[in-house]
Amino acid sequence: MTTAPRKGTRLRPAPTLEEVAARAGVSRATASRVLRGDAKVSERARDLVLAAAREISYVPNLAARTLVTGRSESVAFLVEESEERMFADPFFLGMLRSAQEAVADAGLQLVFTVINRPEDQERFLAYAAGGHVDGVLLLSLHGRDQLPQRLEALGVPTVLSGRPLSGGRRLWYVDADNVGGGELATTHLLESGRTRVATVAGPLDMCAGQDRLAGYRSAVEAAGRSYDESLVSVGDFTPSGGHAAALRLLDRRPDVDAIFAASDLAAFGVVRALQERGRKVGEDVAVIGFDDIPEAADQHPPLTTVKQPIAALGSAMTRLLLDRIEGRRGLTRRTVLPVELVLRETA
Amino acid sequence: MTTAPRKGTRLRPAPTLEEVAARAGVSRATASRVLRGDAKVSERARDLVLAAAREISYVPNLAARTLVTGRSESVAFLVEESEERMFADPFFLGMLRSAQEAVADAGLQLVFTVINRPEDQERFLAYAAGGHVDGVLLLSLHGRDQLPQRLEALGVPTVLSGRPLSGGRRLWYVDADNVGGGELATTHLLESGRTRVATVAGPLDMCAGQDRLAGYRSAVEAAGRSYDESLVSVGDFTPSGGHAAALRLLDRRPDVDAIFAASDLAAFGVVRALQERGRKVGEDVAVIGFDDIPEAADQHPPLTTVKQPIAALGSAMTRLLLDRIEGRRGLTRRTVLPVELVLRETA
DNA sequence: CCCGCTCGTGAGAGCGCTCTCACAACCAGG
DNA sequence: CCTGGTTGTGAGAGCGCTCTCACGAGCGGG
Repeated sequence: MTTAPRKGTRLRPAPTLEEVAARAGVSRATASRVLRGDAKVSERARDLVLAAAREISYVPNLAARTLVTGRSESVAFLVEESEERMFADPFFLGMLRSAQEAVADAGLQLVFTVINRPEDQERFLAYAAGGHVDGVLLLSLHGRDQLPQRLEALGVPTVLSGRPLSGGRRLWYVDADNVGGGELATTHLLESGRTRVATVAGPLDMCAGQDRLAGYRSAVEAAGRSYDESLVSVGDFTPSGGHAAALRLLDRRPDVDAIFAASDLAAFGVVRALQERGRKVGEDVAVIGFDDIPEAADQHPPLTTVKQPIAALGSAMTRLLLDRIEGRRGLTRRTVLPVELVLRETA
Repeated sequence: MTTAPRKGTRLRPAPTLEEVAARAGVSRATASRVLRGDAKVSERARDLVLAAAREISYVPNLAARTLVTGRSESVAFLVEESEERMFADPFFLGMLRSAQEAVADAGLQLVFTVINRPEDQERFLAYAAGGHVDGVLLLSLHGRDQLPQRLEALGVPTVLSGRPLSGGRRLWYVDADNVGGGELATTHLLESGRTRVATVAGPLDMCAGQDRLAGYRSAVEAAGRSYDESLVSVGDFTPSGGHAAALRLLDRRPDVDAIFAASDLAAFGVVRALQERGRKVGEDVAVIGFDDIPEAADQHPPLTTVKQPIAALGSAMTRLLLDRIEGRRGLTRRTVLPVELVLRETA
């Protein structure tokens, strides 16, 4: 008869559209029309097909559908970071959450992937270009990584979180106003009377790191001061990176009275370093973070920070991607969402 | 000529195996053999096909492959909770993390889905049974939900996290030793001289809630005492649920000197309630949680808790699922992993 | 009464791959 | 020289669906 079942523990092969059609006494085409909700079918045919499908627990084979329509009804959420970072940083989790919600609302599925090693990247490329997803949401692009370009070249629509460092002309992205946020924080520190305002910058192979530093510089210069490199300590977005960078800064410039940290997580490290060195945070030294992750409000003292609209970023990226997949016209390649200063007790 | 391209912004239709074969001067079958890594091919054919594939940036169409092999090379990670809970509870995040790692190690992809509403469940069922995933990892099953049974009936191998309340005979699951953990915690409280040991139980529509309570009861009775319902306050696994349950308990039994909370998150709420009522946690009232999420160690005072092997649970479920998908024989339906007591300062 | 509609339907041609099967080419053993 | 086994290859039949196209039925207008 037929070959042995290969799928799971299923005893009989899955019912097909053919069987539904036969049982309903109509053609495969009509059965397909009913099941897809196509308009042109008679009441009678509809009822017959629906009843037949129910009786034999028919579920359409998605691979067959995908093969002919070219659509898989799912998108990938890809993070180019270590698992450690992905799950330790509330920013990524917030993005994952809002993307998952937006994708589910659109009736699609989310394929969640974390990429560390280069070979993972090749595998993902084959997977995405192979048509198992209709598009990709890409987070945390580093340096001049060409992944988005390669995806687009293979026909896979891709939307980035954060402005890419290279290839920016052709790529699509959604970003927060990182430069504006850096200015906001730095200006606030300057205007509240701080005179030796330093920054613990983020990684400079990422756009968010560069832009927040650019915002700092721009605010310093707008205040009529000169940009002083001894007040800039490059760290990353993690607590330990912020801690180490703050320590180096303190060694070099023990006179700092304010620090703008490029992320909240880094700010936590900065605060710890300050406390270890016996400085009163918010008094001796003001601190401002970036992101406004939930934990920021729970710190002692509560952290003043630049609020990024994380949920809005995630849903904006997702909507943009879905619109591209639908082939909608007149979309803008770049979306930049505003940020705002949230005053708490550290500045 | 051909129909308009529908996939993304791709200009020409994606290259097919046919084209690779033509370019290499071999048949489709041989090209397929090479690309799949099949043994029986000559060195020469291999080189020709590989070169041809590279030249035209060929990527196999996964839908076509899935259609014939019946395998999609991806599994679903399904959580039946609100997005809020999913992302607020480190237990779920830990499971997601370890599942994602284990799935990636096996060269597969993870489809991440959160289900709230009943209609989502139907949609997911159609998706999974439609063959877009080869199996399902299901977390947080409530009450007598028949989803796993329905998935299995449709031929989709499913592995649960936590023993199901019903249908246990036929379902596959991986669980922590919840009863043993409840006993461990309660016995420790009893043996350290506490005499009015209460519990803030988890939701009783979930097995973990029931089992941890059963462990509490068993330890109480093993100590020669009678199970006193006034010392049992049913909450849930969240801080607010634990807080409310603790408050009710304190109103009813102001004399309690120890509380076993069914989760760390609940324990955080219990500790807060205790502090609000002016009790010294760890002295007036001992508290033990369950899970050992990373935050437990950072509390003031650090929380004594029953450690669940979260990473091991996630990878064990994934391995079990993959083994089932492979059709491996002699697998055990139930795996129960041991827990251990982590002593800190609250008990 | 016939023409041109719309409307519902079925036949049939793919989508791009895998896999079975048959077969040619080659080798060694009798 | 023939047999019996490899070994590599190609032809061709699907996998289960969607979609185009043609066609018959029904209907109102000229």
